[in-house]
Amino acid sequence: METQDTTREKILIAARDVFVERGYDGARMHEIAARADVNKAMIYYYYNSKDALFESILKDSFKRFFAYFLVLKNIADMDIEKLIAAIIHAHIDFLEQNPYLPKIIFREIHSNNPVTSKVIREFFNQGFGEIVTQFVDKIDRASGNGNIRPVDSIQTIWNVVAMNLFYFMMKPIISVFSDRLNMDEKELLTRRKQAITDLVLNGLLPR
Amino acid sequence: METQDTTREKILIAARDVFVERGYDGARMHEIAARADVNKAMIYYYYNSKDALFESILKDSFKRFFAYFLVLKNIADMDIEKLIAAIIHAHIDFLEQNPYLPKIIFREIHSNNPVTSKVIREFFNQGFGEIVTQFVDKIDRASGNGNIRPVDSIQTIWNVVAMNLFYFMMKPIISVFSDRLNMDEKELLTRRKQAITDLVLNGLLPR
DNA sequence: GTCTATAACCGGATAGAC
DNA sequence: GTCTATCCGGTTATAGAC
Repeated sequence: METQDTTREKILIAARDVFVERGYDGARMHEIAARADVNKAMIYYYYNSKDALFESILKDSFKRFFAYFLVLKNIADMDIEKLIAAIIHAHIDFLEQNPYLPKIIFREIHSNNPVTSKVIREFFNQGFGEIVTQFVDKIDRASGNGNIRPVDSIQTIWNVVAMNLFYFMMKPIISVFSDRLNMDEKELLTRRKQAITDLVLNGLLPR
Repeated sequence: METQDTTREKILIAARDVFVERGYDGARMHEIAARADVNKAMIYYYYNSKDALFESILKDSFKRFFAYFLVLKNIADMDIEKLIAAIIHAHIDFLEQNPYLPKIIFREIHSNNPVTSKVIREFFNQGFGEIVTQFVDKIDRASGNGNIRPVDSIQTIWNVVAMNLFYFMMKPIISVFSDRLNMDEKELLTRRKQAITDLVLNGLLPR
């Protein structure tokens, strides 16, 4: 459960926040303890080291991410147009509720941090690679049928994912100038979903 | 000059690499010294502190980035279709030659690192904000003319930037599975540019 | 399970010789 | 400009009382 008040859970949630804000190397164990409102030694009692704590968080995050993709799998027999719209909406909704996930991954991804590499590899091998393959096939078939224009399926998937992630990656920059946007996040994300869906569907459908 | 062999330059280039790989907090002054093949004390001789060194790198990077946008400014009286294609190609070419820039920024962007915030703010105030405004106007006018479909101009710009950046952000993940792509980076980026241009132009042009 | 005290180490920074 | 030696503060981690 997300909001269980056990010491163990409090540490995990606090640690996630601190790792997002400071990165692995910038995160301080005493700051995690302070935010979780527990004694610093308790972190070592439940998790053995900073490394092990970080790995727990990564695994937990990927588990949520995977769960989200399973939802999409169930609707994979929709027609391609509805499927793409559903993917965009589900992905952005997920990110709205789990904004820490892309942040924490992109912070560590360039490090060759062995823990990060390991967890990503496992994630791909334990089902995610399979799901991506299904999407690729789906696009290739629609492309072959003439339901959509002929496109490079992998590039297309990258494009959708890129646009979905963008706001969550850029948020710190965007919020500096958010006064110029004058709308709240909910409104902005609604527009975002609409703009992406609009571009992709119009870009893919035969002329 | 990029490849000048002065001690000062060697430090800057080595530091850039180390900051990309390890982030600000993970970067070690002795590692920078080792890679630059200079004595550690020399870093403090030329740059006064880790903080000042980092700021130099950020400023240098943004200067290059700004120079790139000035090139685009000169072609802003092209028709919208050609302009968008030019932006995508120029941006990706720039990123191919300066892949460290988005990495270093996205590593620190969630930190509220005061140096990063300051440099970004200056960058926007010293001309970049102006250029973005010009693009927004350009899209709004084309949209009004009926040259392109009615779209949200800011969302559209975000979409293009998102797709351009994607490969360079995801590279560490993509390279883990690059055997499945079986093509080299040059070929891949050519396809990437083509796929993005294709999607955006088909997505924007009136049906 | 919780807390205090402290060990053991490491990294940024500087002093000062050459 | 370059190098060696070293200081000082802070960080992970543990020992051990309760």
